[in-house]
Amino acid sequence: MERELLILGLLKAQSQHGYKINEFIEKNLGRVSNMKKATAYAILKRLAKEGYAESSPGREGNRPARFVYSITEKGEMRFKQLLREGLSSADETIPAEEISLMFLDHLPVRDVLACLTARLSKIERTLDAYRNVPKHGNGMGVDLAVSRRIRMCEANRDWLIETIDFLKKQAELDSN
Amino acid sequence: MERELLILGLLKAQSQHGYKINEFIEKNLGRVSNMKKATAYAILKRLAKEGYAESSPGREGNRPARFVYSITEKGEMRFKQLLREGLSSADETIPAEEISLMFLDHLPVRDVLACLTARLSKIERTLDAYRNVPKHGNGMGVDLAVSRRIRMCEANRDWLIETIDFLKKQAELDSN
DNA sequence: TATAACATGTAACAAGTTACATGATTTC
DNA sequence: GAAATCATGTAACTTGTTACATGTTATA
Repeated sequence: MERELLILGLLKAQSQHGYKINEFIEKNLGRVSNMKKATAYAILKRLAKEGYAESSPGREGNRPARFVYSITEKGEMRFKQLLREGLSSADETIPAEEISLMFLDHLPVRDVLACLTARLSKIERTLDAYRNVPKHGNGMGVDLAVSRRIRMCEANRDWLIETIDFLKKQAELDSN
Repeated sequence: MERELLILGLLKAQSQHGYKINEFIEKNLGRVSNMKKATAYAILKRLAKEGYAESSPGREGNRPARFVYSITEKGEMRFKQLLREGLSSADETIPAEEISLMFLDHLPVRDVLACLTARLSKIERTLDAYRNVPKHGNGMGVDLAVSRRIRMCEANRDWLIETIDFLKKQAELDSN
């Protein structure tokens, strides 16, 4: 449902057609959502069908222009409901990476260390990317979201560094 | 693919039939995987079809007993490959909760605080549950996974506490 | 003999992705 | 007039869930 929330939120800010929404997501929310174009179009259609949005064959400048969607009263309600649910929820699903951790004994320590080091550099890169996201300003929501993302990445990184260290020591002990 | 890794890992530890695997997941991995029974059966079948496991209509004690699956040579390879991939990967997908954060300006601060407080108590409960997971001992993999889970939960919680605080102060300023 | 536990599945659905189809308008 | 960009979709596929169907053996 978070894709629906995202699109409703974008419509709330401004009536738009699918292409613009996709463009915005791709250019500005690339690291927030990986929603695909076809998905956005499908959701817009569904929102219209369920009365959360209205589509009108509108005109935009002198471009061809197709279906411009606007959020409805009912859609605003839906938006707030989804928002409340999202803010209250604490995702309990375990990330895929954790499953592999459970089995790490089945690989030679040397290999494990190589893998985890690769993981570490990916995290550092991601972290850098988040740190370079410019302050958003208009409303603190986006900035808060980014600050959370950074915090989680840091925790991820710190744990990894400690674990790599631990495994290295373990390996040294084993070789004696 | 992490469900496949999980099942291969369980088969590697011991040849089993689907029911047992499902039982084990439900009883011991409830907070690690929410894989459903039908899914496990389907994956077992697929593993057999692709040569990663062999099924034999085996007997277990004096129970009816159906298809006992064993991991094959090829399956061991697959397992290690998936494991390496999993250990090297750093999941970049943004959790649903983050999306809602982006739009938090659209709700009265009072409501936001109520929602986030609800979220906080859910996290505290989850954290407690993880802390009460007994040390596993046999191989450090599981323990490491749990320690990571705890660390991530703590980061999540700490950020939330700070943010709730920040929003409260914000609300006070606004009301002056 | 009813019911709980054992054991395996199928059919329908849901959400999303991929790859492709289509066509109009700008711009070179 | 070719290519880039604007604009919207469809069809097939993937992964997983839900709800149901089926049958056996142990147990109360």
